[in-house]
Amino acid sequence: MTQPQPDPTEDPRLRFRILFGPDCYLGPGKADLLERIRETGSISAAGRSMSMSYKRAWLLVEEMNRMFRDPLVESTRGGSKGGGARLTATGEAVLDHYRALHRIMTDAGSNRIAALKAMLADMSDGK
Amino acid sequence: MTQPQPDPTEDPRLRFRILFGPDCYLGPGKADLLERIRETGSISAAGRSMSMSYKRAWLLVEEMNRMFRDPLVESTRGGSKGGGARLTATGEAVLDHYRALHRIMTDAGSNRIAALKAMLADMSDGK
DNA sequence: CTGCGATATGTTCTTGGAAACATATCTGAG
DNA sequence: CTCAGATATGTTTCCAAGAACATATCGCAG
Repeated sequence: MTQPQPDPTEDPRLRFRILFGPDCYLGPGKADLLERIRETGSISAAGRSMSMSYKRAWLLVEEMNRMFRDPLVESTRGGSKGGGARLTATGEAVLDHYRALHRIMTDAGSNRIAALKAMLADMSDGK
Repeated sequence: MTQPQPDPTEDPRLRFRILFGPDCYLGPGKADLLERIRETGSISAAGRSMSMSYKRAWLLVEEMNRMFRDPLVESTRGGSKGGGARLTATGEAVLDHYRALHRIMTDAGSNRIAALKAMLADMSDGK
């Protein structure tokens, strides 16, 4: 099932952003944030884990919730643990699409990317 | 030969950057700059045409020339028209690879991108 | 009913990156 | 031999994005 997929931190790697319109885009920052919210169950913890201020994390969440028809993140205040946040089904779907796109695009472009890499200067020469 | 390719300014559009290593990446800014240098034959004119300062344009050119084994842009100083710049064969190849990647990736991801677009909020509702 | 821990939101402060400015240099033309 | 027009490179100025700070609110636990 899960075939060995290339380490996304390995070096020729791809970052992309989809621009749907003015002030309406989806990029690696938002995707990572979604992933960490899913993992941590908290906007603030997600932000901390990527050394992002709570303010900025909350701002991005608000932006995402406004740009899609249904919100991607649901949050609750108060309670025994103070509150929390989790991905909605839409949020899971968006994250999934983004991750899938990364795989698909990396794969489709691997030839060209390799060709570019082959043209790079050798980093290990005398400079 | 040239089949009708989608207008790259039309709305769900893609921007991407390839990270080869620290301080070693290729993105839309550098690609556009290369294209305009090819068109105008001048670094300063290319910069002006995309409202970029000459300093910045020159800096990007220097960065590109250093990161690849062979320079992408050749420039001459002095002469009847003051000087100029043009793409080397390597420069043409790099630009070509980048443009090709955009087409390939957009095509390969069209399904997922369309799916995401379908989930967007309707911009024309009462807000 | 008080305190805790998280969300929610506004205000102020800081800083890195780009713009703007300033020169120096090159070379063919006249 | 000077001028024009472009490259080449350093210095200063500016500004907006983000960090930092400050509160307000919520709701269960105890």
